[in-house]
Formats: sequence, C-alpha cells, structure tokens
Amino acid sequence: MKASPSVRKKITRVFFHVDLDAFFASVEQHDNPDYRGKPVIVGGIKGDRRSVVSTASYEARKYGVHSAMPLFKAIELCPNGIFIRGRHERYEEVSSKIMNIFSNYSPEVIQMSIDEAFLDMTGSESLFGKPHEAAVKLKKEVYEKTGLTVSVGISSSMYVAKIASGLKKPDGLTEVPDGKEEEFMLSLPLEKLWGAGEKTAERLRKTGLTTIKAIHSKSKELLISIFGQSQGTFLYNAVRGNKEMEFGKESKTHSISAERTFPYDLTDRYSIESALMETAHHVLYRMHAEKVRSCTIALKIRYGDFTTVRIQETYSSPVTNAHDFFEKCRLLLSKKLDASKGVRLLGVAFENVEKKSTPVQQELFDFGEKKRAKLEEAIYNLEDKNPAIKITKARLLK
DNA sequence: TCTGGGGTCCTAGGACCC
DNA sequence: TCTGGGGTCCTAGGACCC
Repeated sequence: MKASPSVRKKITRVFFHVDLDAFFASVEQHDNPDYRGKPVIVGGIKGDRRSVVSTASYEARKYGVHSAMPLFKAIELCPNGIFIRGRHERYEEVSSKIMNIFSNYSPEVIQMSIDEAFLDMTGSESLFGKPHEAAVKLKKEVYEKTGLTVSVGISSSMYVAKIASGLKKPDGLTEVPDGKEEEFMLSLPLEKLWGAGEKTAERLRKTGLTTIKAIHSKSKELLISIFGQSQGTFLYNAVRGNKEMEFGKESKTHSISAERTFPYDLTDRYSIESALMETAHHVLYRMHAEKVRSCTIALKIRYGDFTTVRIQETYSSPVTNAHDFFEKCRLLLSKKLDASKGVRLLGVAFENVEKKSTPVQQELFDFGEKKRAKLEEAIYNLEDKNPAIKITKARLLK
C-alpha cells in the first residue's frame, strides 16, 4: 500500500507536561487547614540529624528554603517554619487520584514520578477543545477534586513541554506554539536546561558556554568532542527543542534498592553488620512483594568523609532466601569495607531485576536452599496479610 | 550539624570468546 | 615471534532527576 505524501497531512503532536506544585507540602496544607499560608517544610523535624528538605511550600521558599537543602540550614533560614517528616502513603494516594484524572484526558499518560506526568493530547481537540482550553479544564478538575494546583506545559516536543511547565509555577500554564520551540529554548537562561546539572553547567562555563545561545552556536561535532557522544548529542538537541527527544521509553534495566544514612557514623563491625542485615531484609522483602528476582547484588558504602564506594557481584542463579542473601552481602562488605573509616551510609540493591516468570537456569545442586526459600516466602506472605505480625531476626530486636 | 532516598543512564576498563 | 579486532558481559564510579 502506498500513501502519497502530498495527501497525508503531517500530524502535529501535542504533549502536556503536568507538574504538581510543591506536592508534598501542598498535600499537608490541604489536609491541615492550619498550615495554609504558612511555610511548610517536608523532610524532617527539628532535631533530625542528616536530613534534607524534600519539599518546601511556596511560603517557605520565600525564605530561601528549597529541595535537597540540609534540614539544619532550612531551620536557620526559616526558624518558625512547620517541619514535617512526611506521609508517603498519603502522597501516593493523592498522586494516584490525580493520575486517574489525567487518564480521562489522554489514553497515553506517561507517569514520570509521583508528582509529574506527560499526557499525549494529540488529536484530542474534538473532545476537549484547543490545547490551552483543555489544560484549563484539566487544572480546574484537579483543583476541584483534590484542592491542589498543577502547572502545565504544552508543546509538540516533550522536552520543551517539560521545561515550559516549570516556568510559571505555581498554578502555571505555558504553551509553546508549534514551530517556536527553538526560539523558546534560546530565550531561556542556562539554568533552565533540564538534564544539565551542576557539574555539566560548570563544564559548560569553563568552556565559555555560559548561555543556551552560546551552546546553540556550536556544531554537533564540537559538542560531541567536548562532552562525548551521548551528552554532546543531548546538548545539541536540547537547545533546539528537538522533537525526537522523547521520554517514557521502556527502560532497559530495573533495580530495587534501599539505603540508610545513620545519624552518627558506625564504627564497630557488629553495628555495621546489624544495619546491613536490616537493610538487606528490607530490599529482599520488596523483591518478594514485587514478584521479581535478580542474580546481581550491589552494596554501597558511604564513609564519614562522604566518599562513596560500591561493589557488586553477579551470581549464577537468583538470590531468594534471606540467609543466603545476607551472607553474600556480608562477603561483599568484607571485600570492600575500610575499617579505619566511619560508615555514614549503607545501601543494598538488586540490579537487573526481572519478572519471576522468565525462565532461569536451574542450579545443579540444591543445599536445602529451596526449603529455606519456601519457608521465607511463607513468612513474607504472612507479613503481607497481617502487617501487625513482624517476624524479624532476633538480632534486629533492640 | 554540611550534604536523604529511590531510581536511570553513561563511561571506561577488564575479562573472555571467536 | 610480543600482538588484532569485534562483540558481549561485568564492574565501579559519576551525573542527574524527583
């Protein structure tokens, strides 16, 4: 079959990027009317050591408080702020309610995180009107149903929509007309270039590229020669707002991890191993809950001086039982740990996680491991059904 | 009282195979 | 004899994002 190009009209794609404004803090303000209009800081309470700000309400941002800021600094800047540790289950609940609303507007909602999503609004005009009109409707519906505001970016390029949604927060709406993507990008300061963080910005500046315009003036080859194939190509496309920069492709790998920063550095082996056991149990539990498996274990250690190392190992068969898993973790720890340094953080991860249904090479010998795995699975199921039951290794009981 | 936790992707080097 | 080239898998460290 042949379609004549002159007849087939080129379809202009329409993407929304929708971002929930100061999400965690906004949920708190919604649920607690006393908090409204006040600086709310989610991430930790006064006295929590080594915490950081997760989300600051717009009232708190006026004091200079922002995400990822150490909590002690936020307290310095905003001593009268309302400090909250956070209620993740509640945020998940509100998030899924909002994502549900999104799915009434588009058959293709690509959720990027708990508080943002892309909506493919291509061809939705007969249902919701022009993109701008549709966005107004969507914002209104979210507000009426949840009391929260969202910011929307509209563009035929996902990348540009993503940047546009961040421009007029909170409660913003920014539309970049089709064909104006490049112009739009050129009007922005370097800090708005999503995907180029602190380190890259620094490198760019050192190269004399202090503006998006300056990057735009360089050839693709030059950018690649400085920043490498991947990042060079990214920069070249990003400053042009190129449409082929898509999000939401199936990711190649998946991992499950847990890590913990200790209020004080751990120095003795027993405490370190106990903490390791606790974290290991946590990730293993999650792996069972998600019905997946993995042959690769990774251990992460951050020392008191903030240097961070990792060690990983891939085994011939998936790790399923807790005893075996912990022993493997402990072995990795022995190989890597510098005992002369205090341990600030320990993390454990399963890498290259895959669905349980995919076939796997059976181990030739089975040293009673299947039995142990069965028992543990039963315990996990029990905990699942009744969260009040907590079966924990004696060592973890204080 | 400096610097969370859960992720993804990239790079560079080494092992190993043909 | 002293040395190749491609491909794949694995590992450790980094950058980045929310």
